[in-house]
Amino acid sequence: MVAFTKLELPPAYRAVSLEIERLILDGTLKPGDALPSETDLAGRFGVHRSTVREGIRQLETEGLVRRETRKRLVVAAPDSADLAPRASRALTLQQITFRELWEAAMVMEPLSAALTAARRTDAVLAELDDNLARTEATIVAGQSPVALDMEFHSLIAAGSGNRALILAREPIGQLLYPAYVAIRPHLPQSAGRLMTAHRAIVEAIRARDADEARIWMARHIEDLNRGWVLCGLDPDMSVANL
Amino acid sequence: MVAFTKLELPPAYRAVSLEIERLILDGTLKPGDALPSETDLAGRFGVHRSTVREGIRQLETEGLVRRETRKRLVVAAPDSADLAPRASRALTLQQITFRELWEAAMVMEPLSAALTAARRTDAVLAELDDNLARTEATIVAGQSPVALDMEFHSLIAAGSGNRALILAREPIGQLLYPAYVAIRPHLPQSAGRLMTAHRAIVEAIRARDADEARIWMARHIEDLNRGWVLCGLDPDMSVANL
DNA sequence: GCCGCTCGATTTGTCCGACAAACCAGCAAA
DNA sequence: TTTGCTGGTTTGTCGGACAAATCGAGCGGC
Repeated sequence: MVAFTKLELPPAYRAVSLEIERLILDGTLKPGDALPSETDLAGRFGVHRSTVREGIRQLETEGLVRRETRKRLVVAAPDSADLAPRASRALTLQQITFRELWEAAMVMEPLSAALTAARRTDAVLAELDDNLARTEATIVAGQSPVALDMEFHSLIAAGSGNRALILAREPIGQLLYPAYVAIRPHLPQSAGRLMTAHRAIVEAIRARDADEARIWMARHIEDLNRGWVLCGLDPDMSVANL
Repeated sequence: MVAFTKLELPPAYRAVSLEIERLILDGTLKPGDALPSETDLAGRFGVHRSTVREGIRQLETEGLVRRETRKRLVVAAPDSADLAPRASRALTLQQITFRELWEAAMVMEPLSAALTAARRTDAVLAELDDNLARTEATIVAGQSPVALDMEFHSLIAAGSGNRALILAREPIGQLLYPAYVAIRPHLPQSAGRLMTAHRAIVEAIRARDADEARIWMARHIEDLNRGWVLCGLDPDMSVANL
């Protein structure tokens, strides 16, 4: 009597989201296609509209379905803007430490910089120049450059054209660079060092010099660790409450 | 008249999920806590139960809430098992290429190996030895070692103790290693090379030799690229339909 | 006194139906 | 042709209902 174990059927709302997901994955529904109306779906699946709605809420959360207007839902391919915040939240809840983030950044950021240098377009370069100018203005005004620092690293990742890297790096950047707010007040010269590094990285990218870009980026990320330690902070401290 | 722009209020179900999410993020609800019943929540928020349910479906999808039994929902911290499949799906839908995955793996895997070698526990080592044995048996039996290869790399990532790295690497592994099925039939000797590399990596980890582990892992990942090219496959080909 | 069991209360999953507000398309008027 | 109105569609939300699963408490047996 071991053969017949209890069947584990998913709830109907889960079956709905799995089925629509399947249709998207196998290409029957393509990104950009409008989803049928809730009533229509309820009719086809033979379930009540509220059940369909629960399934749609799941797809919406997964980024497989996006709303164009307040009403119209269209199929979409989830991108890093959908996934990165969830990953950041997960790491925050797990009390991720500075060390973990830094170790990961220490390999991903130099790769980003090198790839971007090798493949850069003028558009990316223009965005980086613009970011440099705004960062400098912010520092001169005595304000925190954290948001612009995050943007700088995101721009470089985007420039790499490597979507796996973009996706993997984004949550780490979102959590690691805010750590700079803990450093800046104690190390006044750090803003200047940040600016120097950013400029050198952009110049290397402009010159399409991948090695130089990689080296400066590695130096820049190492500097973050040095600053952290110089401030007497513990690398194994969680960055959750910065 | 520029001051008064249209107010964008989220739908009630979104407000519910955002509010519960806030309570989790700020620590009012801690992982492990049971969620109040749907009726209870509906009463407190002043909305209908079906509205609460839509909000809960979103939290469930995000991994912030997990079901212990079929009924009881408890607060949870999302982990890589929640997020990695979504990331893989996103990359698949975006037609991620072999090259993108390989470039990212080329920096993450050697780091994983080095960290694991430096910090390994006997438990991790035992799991790796077990994986080696099963991989060898599978290869001898002429079967595909892809699942075990993926497990091998996941075990090493887990051994690093770096949760940022675990999270970032997992979706890449899930997509990259299945590419091996395209290589194996054309390169019969590849299974032996895989086995040799895995053994060397485990030996380096056993000896807590971080550099040796890093080097062998880098060689192993490079080998994957070599195999791909030797088979006449285009690095810029999507791995979506393997 | 402890264990296990039954029975009722609670909770989830699903359904039915309703209605207001937003949205869209088509038609009439300028 | 453009503008504006109108009616039908779709979403968001609500009220309520019920079966099945689960839980808890009290009760009886050992």
